[in-house]
Amino acid sequence: MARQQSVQFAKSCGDCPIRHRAVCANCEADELTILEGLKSYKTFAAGEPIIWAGDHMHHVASVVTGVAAISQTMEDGRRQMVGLLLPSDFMGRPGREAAAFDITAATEVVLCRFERKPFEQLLINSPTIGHRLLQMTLDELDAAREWMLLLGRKTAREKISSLLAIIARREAVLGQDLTPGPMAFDLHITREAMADYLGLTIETVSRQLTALRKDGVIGMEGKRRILIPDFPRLLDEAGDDADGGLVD
Amino acid sequence: MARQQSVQFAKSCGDCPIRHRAVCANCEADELTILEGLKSYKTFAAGEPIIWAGDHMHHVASVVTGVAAISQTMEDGRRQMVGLLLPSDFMGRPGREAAAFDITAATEVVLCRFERKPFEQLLINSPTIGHRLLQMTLDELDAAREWMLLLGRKTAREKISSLLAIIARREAVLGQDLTPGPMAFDLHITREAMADYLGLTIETVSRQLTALRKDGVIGMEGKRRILIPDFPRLLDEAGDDADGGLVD
DNA sequence: CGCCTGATTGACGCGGTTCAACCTCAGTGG
DNA sequence: CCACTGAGGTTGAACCGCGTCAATCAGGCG
Repeated sequence: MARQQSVQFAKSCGDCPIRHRAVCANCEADELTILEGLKSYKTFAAGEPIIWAGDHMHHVASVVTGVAAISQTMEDGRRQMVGLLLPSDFMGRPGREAAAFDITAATEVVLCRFERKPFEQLLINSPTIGHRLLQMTLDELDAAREWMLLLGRKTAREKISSLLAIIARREAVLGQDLTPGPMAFDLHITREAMADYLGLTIETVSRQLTALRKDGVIGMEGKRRILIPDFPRLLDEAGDDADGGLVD
Repeated sequence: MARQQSVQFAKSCGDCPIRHRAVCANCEADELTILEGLKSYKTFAAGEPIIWAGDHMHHVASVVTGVAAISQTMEDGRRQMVGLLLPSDFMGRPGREAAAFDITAATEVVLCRFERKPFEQLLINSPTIGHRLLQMTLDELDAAREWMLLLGRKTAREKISSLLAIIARREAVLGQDLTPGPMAFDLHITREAMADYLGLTIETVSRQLTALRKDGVIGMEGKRRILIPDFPRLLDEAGDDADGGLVD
């Protein structure tokens, strides 16, 4: 099984799979050398907590592989996922001691970590990294605001459709060869994670999935594999402007 | 009417009311001089659109006085506010041509605008501004994520309480002298704006406000002025951890 | 005065939560 | 080999919070 791969990454930044998209993307050789000295890799198993809200943060990090979930929990247990960290995404906040949110590994996750203090110093001295981090943060802010529309105004059916559309689009972009038939992908997250993400209960998620299946919007093979015979139809169900964005 | 006040601000940055909190907060005299040359003030009337999603952005800007709302609208008219811009908040996105969201003046708004291109250049040359902007963007991202919990998981009553708590805290910090009696402030936004912000209808906003009033959580003078006799009580109603955050 | 916009209040219905039973399937151990 | 177990998922029934529709009110303005 594809396990001990984490050690594979403990090499030079030049070989790094997220080299051109992470916070270090625009760094020159000299800056890269400094980062190289600061970094250390760490692997988390699926389901393992990476940090809790309020914890002291010794590191900031980039996600190298895997998916991590940022979430918040209320005292009575209500939980809301507020962000998804994919490979190349940055985790942690320069200038802040304590973590603001919980972060959990959704799949196995490999992090490229930097000690926070030296990294902050680097941020002051080297505008390259700061500039890249600003761009990434602005992108995340836009994504968060898109999600606010979904949480505040969309119906359960639209929420599910939106999520499926987003995943489908991402999978399609993610270097899959274009299968000639209908789009298809595996949901690698549980119903519970979907519910936490969408601000719904697992029962509603389940019901809406079967409803979409009965209406022919999606197909399902087993409980995890989703088929999408008509992507524009799905976008329509999601309540988004049918701009597509996949092909043009 | 209190119109032509905008000219009042066309002075040196040293006198600016948001001098120490805006994007220019940490600037030295030399940088300030450059900004001084780039800036121009513009006033928008309450209700007036500042920019539409998709519009070309010629400027970035700081809010000097007033409140502006960032929002998104679906085809069928459902609307969700995704951000509130108060004095000192920054508007616009360096490195992007088109606006991603609608921005509307909720009250009369005075902007301190900078042409985008020169500002971007300044951002590259002067790390001070970039660093400050990164801090502010990270703050906004945190706020957006807090808001996602509200939109996805909180009840109508909790939503209203949360909004009132946030406004109260913000007003209290905003240089008001600490009135000895109960906290009090004016809601400078309409019920509709509150509803758009909270993902509710105006009817529900209205009902929950009267409910909170009848339960003694808040007091009201007229339709706009809110009294808060017991702030921790309000925080409790908001479902937040009662950490306060106002005083320490 | 009439008109209009913003706000309040009531009656009603629906969508999504809650509570609960049941199903499916992979592990595990006898 | 099969019974047992527990986690993830589906389905049903009842409830209720909030949206919808509609009537009414308050205040500002021509």
